Amino acid sequence: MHLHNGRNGKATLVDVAKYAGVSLKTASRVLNNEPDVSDVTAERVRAVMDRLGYHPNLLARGLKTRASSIIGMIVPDISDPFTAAAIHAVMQVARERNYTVVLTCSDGSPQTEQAQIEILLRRQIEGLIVMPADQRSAYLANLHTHNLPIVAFDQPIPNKEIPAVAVTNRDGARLAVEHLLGHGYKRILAVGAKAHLHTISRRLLGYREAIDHAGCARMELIAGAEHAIDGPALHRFLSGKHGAEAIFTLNSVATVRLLHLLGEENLQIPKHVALACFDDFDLASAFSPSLTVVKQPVALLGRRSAELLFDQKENPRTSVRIKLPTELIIRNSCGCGS
Amino acid sequence: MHLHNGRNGKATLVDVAKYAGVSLKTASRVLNNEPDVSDVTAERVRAVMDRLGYHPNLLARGLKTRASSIIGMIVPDISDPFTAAAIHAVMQVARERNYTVVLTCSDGSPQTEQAQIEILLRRQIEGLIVMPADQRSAYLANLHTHNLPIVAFDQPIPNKEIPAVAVTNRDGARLAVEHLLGHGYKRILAVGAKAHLHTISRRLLGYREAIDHAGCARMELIAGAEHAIDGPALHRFLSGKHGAEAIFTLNSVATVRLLHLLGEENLQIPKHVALACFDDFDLASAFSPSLTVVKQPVALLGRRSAELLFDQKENPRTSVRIKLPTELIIRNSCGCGS
DNA sequence: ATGAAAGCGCTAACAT
DNA sequence: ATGTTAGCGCTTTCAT
Repeated sequence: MHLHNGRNGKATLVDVAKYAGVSLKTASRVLNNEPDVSDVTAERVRAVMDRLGYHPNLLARGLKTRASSIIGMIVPDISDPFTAAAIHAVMQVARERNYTVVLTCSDGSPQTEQAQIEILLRRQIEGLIVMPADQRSAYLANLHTHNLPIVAFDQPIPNKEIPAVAVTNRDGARLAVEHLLGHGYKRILAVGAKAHLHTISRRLLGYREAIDHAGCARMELIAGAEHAIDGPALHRFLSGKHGAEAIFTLNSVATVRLLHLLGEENLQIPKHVALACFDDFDLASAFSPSLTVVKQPVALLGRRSAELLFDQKENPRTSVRIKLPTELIIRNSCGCGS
Repeated sequence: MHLHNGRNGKATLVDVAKYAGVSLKTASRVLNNEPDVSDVTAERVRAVMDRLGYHPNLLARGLKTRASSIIGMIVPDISDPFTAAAIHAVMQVARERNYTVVLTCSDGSPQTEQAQIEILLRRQIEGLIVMPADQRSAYLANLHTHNLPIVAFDQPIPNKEIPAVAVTNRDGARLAVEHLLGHGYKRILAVGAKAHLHTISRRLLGYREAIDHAGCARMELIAGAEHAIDGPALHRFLSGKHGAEAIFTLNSVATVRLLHLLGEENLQIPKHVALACFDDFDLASAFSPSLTVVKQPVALLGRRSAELLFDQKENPRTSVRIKLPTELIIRNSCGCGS
């Protein structure tokens, strides 16, 4: 087998045409399922393709058609379960449309983000879904001038022309904190990191609205990064007779970090301190006690952003902002059911 | 700005050459930092590139050089923390070498796996890292005939010619079970899924060796998929005076599933039943009690597989099998320290 | 140190 | 229903 051109062991469409005794164009027609090819010819060509183990070269096709059938996606952290689930949803939509997604990672750094996007641009991506490392990035705000469909995921870019898909961060947070207030807790501590992120600041806003409205005092422990949320600081917020009675964490990474610290302090939930968290995750319901969380419709969020991106391509300058609702899932860590 | 060819708003190297008043080849030399270009000329060309917002078209370069500078990676489940960490490591190595990784997902289906790999092949990937959906796949076993460097990640492909990177599954499992035996537990239940996977079967083997050697009875609850590990079956294994005293889970997905079920049964760890798990994860140490686990060197595993892939390219037919050691991390769920 | 011309593998006009 | 020709944007001989 593999008796084709011999130059480098890979059959091309020219080889296929030659062996099938047809012209290049006819072979191309068969490859692309175009009409105006007789069934006999088509069958013969397909047989040759099989025999030669022919794989169409998408680089060549892309060069010719100026359409790579690739979309780019850049996220700060693939390992975050929320992000991973979103990626999966985006890939599903892309697959349905015969697109490939090239995923890359900014590690939370706007510089890396920019460098990686430049590479995606070189790869001729037809669209970009970006989960911004920092929505203040001027680079991101000007990216749409490249005539590239772009969708901001989870966190909008402060350029009103760029479509965005996000959740009701503020409402979700407010509801969760109001639920804690409903339990009678007066001293509720917000714990999180990266307040420059739009999502975090909106959640913090929701927290403050609920706290202020109840006439309670704000208690906030916000670090530069989740892993930098430090034990001693937390200890100070929790100890003494004016210590926090409940905690609201601003994302799942902060939740995990907090659970670590609480474990080290030997504090029990909700006995010593109650807990509600923004963002659901697998173990949240298996944890003891099970965690009360604000759940985000992550798969839908991913689907929608991909769909919005493809809409952009067909119908440019459709500046939409989609906002999906969160849901408060009441389990036991808030004090319910125990 | 952007006063270039006008055909479709994207500057090409021809445009750059024209505006800089040099030949196409000279512009190409500058682009690729080749020698034999005067500093003055190079600077002038670079200035034009900047002014035009030139982005080299990697599709065209790849077509000409027959080198896409893309490697493919296919995994069953991006959301699995172990997998996500491995992907991240692979991307790091690729980035260092100016390669892009195109990641795709088999969802655990060999059919999807095959279809996705075909697409990667069309994209002219220069190498493939595959975390097999099912290592019995004949398709995978024959893939190396395409003259494509390939590395099996985590789970070897039963074709001795295909390099693989994996961990000491059997030893890790045996050590963990021996540790449980050391606590005096006689009735130890293994819980997991997908026994057709090499990793799982090796871990099960390690479990059996330890159990048999101690003269205890094997107790195994193995499902088709982790989510199918069912409560009633588990209940039967745990109840009665011959119920299991300890559990060993075969991967982290099974661990999470088990913790759910144990929670529903209101069983406490390690009081009612002790636990050791294969695979570490973020929350394992924050869980109460903290979980005793067999930890895999996941970042190193990812790095090594990527490095092995690049080695292949330079030095074909280097059939290596790398095996990295696991580590038993003793925390509290096994009964230690409580 | 610089340039002219050919061609990677495919699709798109335009025949026939 | 099928074929011919040109060209996508780049790199690569081979000249000069």
